[in-house]
Amino acid sequence: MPKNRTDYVILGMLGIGSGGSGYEIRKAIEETVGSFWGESYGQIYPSLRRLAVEGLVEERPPESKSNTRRHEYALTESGRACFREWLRLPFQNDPPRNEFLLKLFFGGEAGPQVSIGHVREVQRRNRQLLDTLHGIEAAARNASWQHPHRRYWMLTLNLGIALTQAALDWCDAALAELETIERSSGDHAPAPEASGAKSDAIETNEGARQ
Amino acid sequence: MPKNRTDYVILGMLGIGSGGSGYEIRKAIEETVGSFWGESYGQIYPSLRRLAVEGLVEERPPESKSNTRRHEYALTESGRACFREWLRLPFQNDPPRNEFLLKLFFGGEAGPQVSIGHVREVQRRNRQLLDTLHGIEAAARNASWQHPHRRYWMLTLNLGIALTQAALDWCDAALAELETIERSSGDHAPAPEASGAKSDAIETNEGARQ
DNA sequence: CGTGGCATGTAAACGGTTACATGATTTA
DNA sequence: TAAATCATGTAACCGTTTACATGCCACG
Repeated sequence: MPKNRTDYVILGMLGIGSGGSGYEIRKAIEETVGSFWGESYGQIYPSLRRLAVEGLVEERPPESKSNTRRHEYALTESGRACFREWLRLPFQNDPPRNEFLLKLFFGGEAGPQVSIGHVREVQRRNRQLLDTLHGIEAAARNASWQHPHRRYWMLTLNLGIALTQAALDWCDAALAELETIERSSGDHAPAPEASGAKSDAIETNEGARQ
Repeated sequence: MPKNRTDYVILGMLGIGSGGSGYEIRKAIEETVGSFWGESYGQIYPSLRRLAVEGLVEERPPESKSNTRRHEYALTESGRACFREWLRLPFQNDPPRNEFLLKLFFGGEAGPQVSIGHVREVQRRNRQLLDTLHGIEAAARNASWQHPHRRYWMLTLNLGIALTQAALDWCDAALAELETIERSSGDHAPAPEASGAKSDAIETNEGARQ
């Protein structure tokens, strides 16, 4: 009975017939639950090993004659039982961490332009996410998926769409408000940092996740 | 120039005139940005020390004659400059982790009752959160807050309200759908685990955060 | 045949929480 | 004065990411 959440995502993915190797499992996670759960190889590979030792998954090492190094894993019966048990347990609310909101909250310290830049970036990402989600939705309708869990998947998808849409609506209002602030507050915004601050636009957002 | 995000929340809180001690800062974080950012003492106290060493905050140790152990901190000018610089930097998208959605996604493995329990719990928490947020909103309207950053705070508040509301709407639809599944799929739900499974209701959610 | 991307893995570093420990202050 | 809670801190632990290392495979 692992307490590690990574273990359970892996069991779950194997349970719905996704991937047999660490690489495939990771890809499946990214493609299906990627917008609300992430895992890195550094977690997955050691996890698979542990699960195999505990007998929750069965490991099939690469066939000696084979040319690949690929390890395949499959869910065992006890693995499935263990996963079901976990599903029934109360879910844990992970500590919230939203740096965008944090920066917006303190935005008064930097002036409207800075926050406008951040909100635009959020808008951009949410639009992109919404596209992706709508794409999945369309694919789901077009026959394809006839998996027994389909209706549950649609539920998570619907929440994703609803939240993203709500965020986008908010972006419009927020931009309007920030522009009002900018016009009214005019130029006497809080001083930019030391030197070389030529009131240029905010840096483009690199290094972003999700 | 710290890279640690904790450092910046602290600088930010000191910047808007909140608390001077570690304890107060933590309380301020919880009360203002608690729904999207959290910090523990184990982070805050060491952070304050570091910031003092770097000269970003000024430390006033407890007056010798005083009866308290309380250390007070105040933002320095270089601290403020540093904070402003950070604000302009692109924000980081923290890795998504929503165990509720994860369990819902895999809910087909456990049958509708389990998911219904989880959704109800989410509903409960969101209702509570919405109450809190509305309370803050009302307090903000009633004169009180005349802080220069007020409009930025309202923006974050509005997003919180919008998202919570959207989640609540979704809960209703999700519960309806899950009950449909239950009725149609009837009793031949996936087998409950091993023994002692008396088809009793889901465990109440303890150990939950937020 | 070489280059780039696929696939697999490991070790170290880090951020963060938890659990613990303790003194001071209030309240019953 | 006993109990509760405020206030401060430390140390260990753990999950996670990052960076690195490596072999296989397809394609030009």
